[in-house]
Amino acid sequence: MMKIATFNANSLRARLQIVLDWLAKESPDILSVQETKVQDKDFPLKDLEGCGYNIVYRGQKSYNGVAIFSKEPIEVLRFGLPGEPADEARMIAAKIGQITVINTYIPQGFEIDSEKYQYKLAWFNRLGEYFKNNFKPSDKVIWLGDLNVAPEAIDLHSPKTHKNNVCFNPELTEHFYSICKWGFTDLFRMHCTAGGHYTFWDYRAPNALKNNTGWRLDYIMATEALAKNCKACHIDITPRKLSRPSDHTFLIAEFD
DNA sequence: ATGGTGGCACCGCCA
Repeated sequence: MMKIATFNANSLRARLQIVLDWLAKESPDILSVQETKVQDKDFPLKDLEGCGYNIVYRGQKSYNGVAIFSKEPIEVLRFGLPGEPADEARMIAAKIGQITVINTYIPQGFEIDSEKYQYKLAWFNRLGEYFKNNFKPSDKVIWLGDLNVAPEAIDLHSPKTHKNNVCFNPELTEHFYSICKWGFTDLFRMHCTAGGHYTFWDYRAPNALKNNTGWRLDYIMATEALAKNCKACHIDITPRKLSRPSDHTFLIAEFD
């Protein structure tokens, strides 16, 4: 049994105890984290000593930042995407045992008519090229993280209100599916075809969790060699339920 | 309802 998880921390230092408690309770083999919001020199290594995990990370001041926790040793393949700008604090590619793990924090995009949204689309294209140029669909590859895309109407609470949103529109869905077509299966969707299951609720909206006005923006994607052995994939909302509205959810996939 | 809150670092930016 192998367990792989992903978590948008929205500041690792602010949510260190949540991560430590969750690791102790769930004991995943691998945890990928996004939005650590900490520079490498300030990464809370001291506080994570003794948690039983190898950790690799790449951050910047205030924004973005990614990390991978793993029980097995981690060999970093690269930080950031090929091309300019590398945007290093949004991606770690690593080899862990026989598995390649790509942790991404994909740009949110701000507004549909902004440069930032164009950058987001380009980011999907560059990521697709990276997969195509460096791996084969027959390899064991996991792509996971905050992908900032809700491809279908069932992936968000009110698709009519949010049509042409930077995380939900046909153009973006096409960019996402173009990468999926290369060889990735959405493990949560593989196990659950029903709507209403979300990984993010906007913490600016009051009662978002209570009203389930959420989005499915976090994913664990796997190539066939891994997807065929995935026995379960579920969302753990307990940290969000028990604590602050700005706490996110864990997404977990279990494999034979 | 076209805002809201929260995190970081600064006096605004990003989600």
